[in-house]
Amino acid sequence: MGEERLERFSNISMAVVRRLPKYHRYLKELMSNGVKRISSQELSNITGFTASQIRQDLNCFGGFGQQGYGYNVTDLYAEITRILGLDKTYRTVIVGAGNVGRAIANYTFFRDSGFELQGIFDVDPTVIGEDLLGHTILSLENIELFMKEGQTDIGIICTPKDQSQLVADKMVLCGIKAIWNFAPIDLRVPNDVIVENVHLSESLFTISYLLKEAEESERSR
Amino acid sequence: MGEERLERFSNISMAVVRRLPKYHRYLKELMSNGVKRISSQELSNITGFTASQIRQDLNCFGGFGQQGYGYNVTDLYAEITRILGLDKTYRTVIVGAGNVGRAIANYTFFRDSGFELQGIFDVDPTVIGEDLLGHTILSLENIELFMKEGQTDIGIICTPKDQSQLVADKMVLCGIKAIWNFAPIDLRVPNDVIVENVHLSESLFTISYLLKEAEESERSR
DNA sequence: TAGATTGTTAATCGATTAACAATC
DNA sequence: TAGATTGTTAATCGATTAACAATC
Repeated sequence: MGEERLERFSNISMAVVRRLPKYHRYLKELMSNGVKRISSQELSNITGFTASQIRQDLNCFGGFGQQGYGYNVTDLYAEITRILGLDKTYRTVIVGAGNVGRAIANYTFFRDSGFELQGIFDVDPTVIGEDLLGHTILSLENIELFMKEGQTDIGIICTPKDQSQLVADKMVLCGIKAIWNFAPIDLRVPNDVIVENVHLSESLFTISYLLKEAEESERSR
Repeated sequence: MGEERLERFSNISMAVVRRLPKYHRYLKELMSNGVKRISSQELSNITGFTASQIRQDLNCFGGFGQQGYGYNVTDLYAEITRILGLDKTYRTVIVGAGNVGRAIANYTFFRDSGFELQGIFDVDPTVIGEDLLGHTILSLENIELFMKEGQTDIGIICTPKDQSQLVADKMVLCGIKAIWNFAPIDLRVPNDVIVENVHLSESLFTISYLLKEAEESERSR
């Protein structure tokens, strides 16, 4: 998913970056369970990553632990929150007010993690004007005007495949910095625009492959 | 996401498997554009994978090409369809009739790719009994009875986080073969049950990280 | 046949794991 | 201090890329 391009900003590999949200999630859980300290070995038992890998990963960003003690859960959680940029607020727009768009707008992690929804757009006259979480669903025709005003960070594309590139182009013209793409297509955007894909069909087809494999190995036993 | 465990059935690495749906998608597009043959180099230009990698990937499953010619688009598409198991029908149930569950049920790739929806379940009395795509949304209490009859292949979990493990346990008891999990949690299931996660928060947090990185590198220039 | 392009082996690169000295 | 555990370097493993002989 264009990962190579995304590494341009630092020397941290995407393999490491994609583990950070998992650390964040497990540390949050530990914190809410009242756990004060944790060793890389204990964290390994929980996450399934090796203790060695966990120490390597964390040391990409700094020495957050203490020899003989381990890691302070609260402090480490705060560090990873900061590393992930979750102490900042990002402004977002959603294009496509179907089930996917509505699901994102309603997701608690989305609303609780500092992502501000500025507006929701669609092309369907029957949903334009409808209220969604205090936002009136707007016509896609108005998006340029809206975004020029709004200084949007993240554009979330929840449209059908055939409209997604057009929407991405509009967003790019309005100076979008990142696109979260749910359409089953690889968008063409300038190099400095971050694209993160959620390709559900690829995920489902992977299950299909593994099921077929499982069946075949079952049969050959 | 438990990838290591999933490789047990063959010697094909998950890195290769996760590229197969992309080949499938691009070949389908080429076919609908009337393209008859394609070389690994041309496919490289389209997909962004190297020609060498494409040849390596395809040769994991057989020699589908012809020296001096390249690959026949229609034949290669058929092969990858078969390798992905998309020539089979898989029976599915969805638990959680919120926006995510409805989005999956409505997705064209889901309905058009041989995934048969057997039933949709929820716990909310206000949606139980409602019709969705010809299915009456059923109470979660009935799932054991339903699935014992139904021989379900894939369980799709679209519930909130705190109910997802319970639902997974029920599915496992009913002999589910694979779980497509949209809840932000790592499910505990027996080794022979395939779990494919769609962790939207992790995807979004990755964007957050990359945006923060971009900002910092901007500032230091 | 000559040219093109695969299939496949070997080389390289990067990520993970192991080991252990540093140090709390 | 002694024991525990990190931070970090070195070794291993696996995936990607390069090269080229085979062959259509």
